[in-house]
Amino acid sequence: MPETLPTGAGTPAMAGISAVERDTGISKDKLRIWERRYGFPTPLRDDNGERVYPLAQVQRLRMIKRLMDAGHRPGRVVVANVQVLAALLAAPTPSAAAGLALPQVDECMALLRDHDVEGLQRLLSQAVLRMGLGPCVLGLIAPLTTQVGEAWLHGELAIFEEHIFTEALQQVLRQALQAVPRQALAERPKVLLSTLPGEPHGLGLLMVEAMLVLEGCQCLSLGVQTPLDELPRAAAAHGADMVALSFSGLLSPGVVLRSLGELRARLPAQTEIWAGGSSPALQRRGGIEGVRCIAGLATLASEVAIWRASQAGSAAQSGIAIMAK
Amino acid sequence: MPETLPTGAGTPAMAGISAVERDTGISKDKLRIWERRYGFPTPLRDDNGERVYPLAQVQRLRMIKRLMDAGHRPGRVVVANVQVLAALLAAPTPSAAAGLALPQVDECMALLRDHDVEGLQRLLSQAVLRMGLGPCVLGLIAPLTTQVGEAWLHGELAIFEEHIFTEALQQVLRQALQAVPRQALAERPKVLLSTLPGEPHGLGLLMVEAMLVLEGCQCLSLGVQTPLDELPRAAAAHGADMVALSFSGLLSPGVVLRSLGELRARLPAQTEIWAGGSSPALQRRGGIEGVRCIAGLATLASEVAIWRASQAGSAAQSGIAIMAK
DNA sequence: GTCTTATCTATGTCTACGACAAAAAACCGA
DNA sequence: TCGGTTTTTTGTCGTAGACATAGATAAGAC
Repeated sequence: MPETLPTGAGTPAMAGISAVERDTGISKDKLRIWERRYGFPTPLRDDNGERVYPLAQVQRLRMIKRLMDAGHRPGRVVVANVQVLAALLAAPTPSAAAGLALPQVDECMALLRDHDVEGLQRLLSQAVLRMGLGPCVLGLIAPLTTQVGEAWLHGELAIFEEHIFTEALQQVLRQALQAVPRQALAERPKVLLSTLPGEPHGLGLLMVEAMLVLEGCQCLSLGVQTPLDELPRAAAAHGADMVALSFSGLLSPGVVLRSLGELRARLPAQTEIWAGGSSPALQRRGGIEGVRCIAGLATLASEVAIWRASQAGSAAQSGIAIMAK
Repeated sequence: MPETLPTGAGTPAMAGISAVERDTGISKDKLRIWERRYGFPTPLRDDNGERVYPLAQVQRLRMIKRLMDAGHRPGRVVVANVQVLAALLAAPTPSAAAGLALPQVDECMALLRDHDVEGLQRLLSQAVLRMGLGPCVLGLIAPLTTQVGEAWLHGELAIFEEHIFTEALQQVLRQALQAVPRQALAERPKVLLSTLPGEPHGLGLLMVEAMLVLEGCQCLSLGVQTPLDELPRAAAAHGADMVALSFSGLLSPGVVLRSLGELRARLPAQTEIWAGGSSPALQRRGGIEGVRCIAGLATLASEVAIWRASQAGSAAQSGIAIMAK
């Protein structure tokens, strides 16, 4: 089971199915079934009869993966040749047209492309200080993150450049977050933040944390990919009023809905579930039973206000005296 | 293909094979082959003939996974019953005996167990300031991280508690890192930091970064799980002198060796590869061809010195005049 | 006694393809 | 234009055998 076959000198020209799965994010099952159904990929075979993928096919698979993440269907893109794929990737993203971005967004993109990490961090830090954390997250950081994601989708940005961006932004956000004065220690709601297993994207979490902390919420982030059955235990241990989850669209909608349903079943009824992010699963009409889908970062403040109002009401009902005004 | 079957009220009592894979980290293939070879697990079947695992078996599988991560072999632990597994898990870890830990380590563990996140962060921050970053990493943070890992192994710490620890420590380390004055901007070596795909543990990376920055190195962290073929590109783009990788033992030794070999083949010869961490793959006698295995955080300083000395030599050879003394 | 090498068993991954359920698209009547 | 039904698409799960590699044991050399 040779992962890759070094061709004597330089870089390996072929890759085994495991390596392809690792590099493209397409499961072995899918690679095999596409081969059977669509006639692509067409790997060679090594001495053991195992699949060996030429590098060109791996690159084509990577393009296919990107297009599928962007919403294209396998039947169309798997059979398409490289020219068609390139054309599709170059096509503008609908959301890219929307919104006249701040000039700083483009400035950050330029710095990122030039590999000027220090400059990028400095610019972001300055923006936080100048605009204030909330407006900066809403007006600069969130659009910038979206644009980075799209640039990656179009192949304009390498994965490592996206990683560098993530690191830089994380550094800036964490620093800003720490600088926010925590006024009342006991202020509600207490929010548990995380993502579900399979969702490695943590920037959304930090942005949400920033917005919530600005509203005076107590936040506790579990980081990324907390197992489903740990969330109820964590919520109980810390007396959380809600569990906030971020979804990037990497998880398939089916998994998202199932997981949220399962979590809802395991969590006590008075603990709310807030779900946000770009996953199409959240935009389902009618919403999701027992889950509050947050439309965007900007709506977080009002959602918190709504929650507080409802708590004041139910607390009064349950006999606890609270001066609502 | 129902992931889990809610039993009307409360928590689901059964889980599908996908959910078990997600919750235990044991691949579907392994679950099936263990069933055939060892007679465990023994899932029921739903209407479609698909495996449905009782919760008790999932818990037992989790114990098995922990023991296997600790080095036990499947043939022994898969057939063992719950009592035996519990006894094995309770058994002391060899490395736990070694070393008289600082009292602060136990103090931190106590805070973590009490869910006092703020206290933990405060204690860690104070330790950094009092001891200095380097000694604090070597004397407190690294041992503490090890101990947290062991406590998790023994089931004394829930996963979410480990996540909270990771977040808290990350916050402290990043803050400390930012506070280190960067003297000479152009000081060599320039180090690219990351982990390989499948290695989600990023704390080691931060500790390494701390030690290297203290030595005056330029560090650029790509975060966790950078695809293999991105590293050469990133190294070229940033003119890195070395790529430093951290391994936690989660990746199987075979994968580690293969990946390092592949990376070595793709990277120019003058770019060094430094590998560190607790993975057994790195302790192989004879070392790994073209990879420098770092024995521990404490040795990083001298390794950097060695590199600088060698560079001074080779630079002199290549005609660049450098005053070595 | 310790180190190295060979053999053997234990273990995981690969192969193939059929079956079927869930999701998405297409269609259709209101 | 909407909601519901049908059809197509697509992914996952099932089976079981083959085989390569890792780790353990045994045999040999120093």
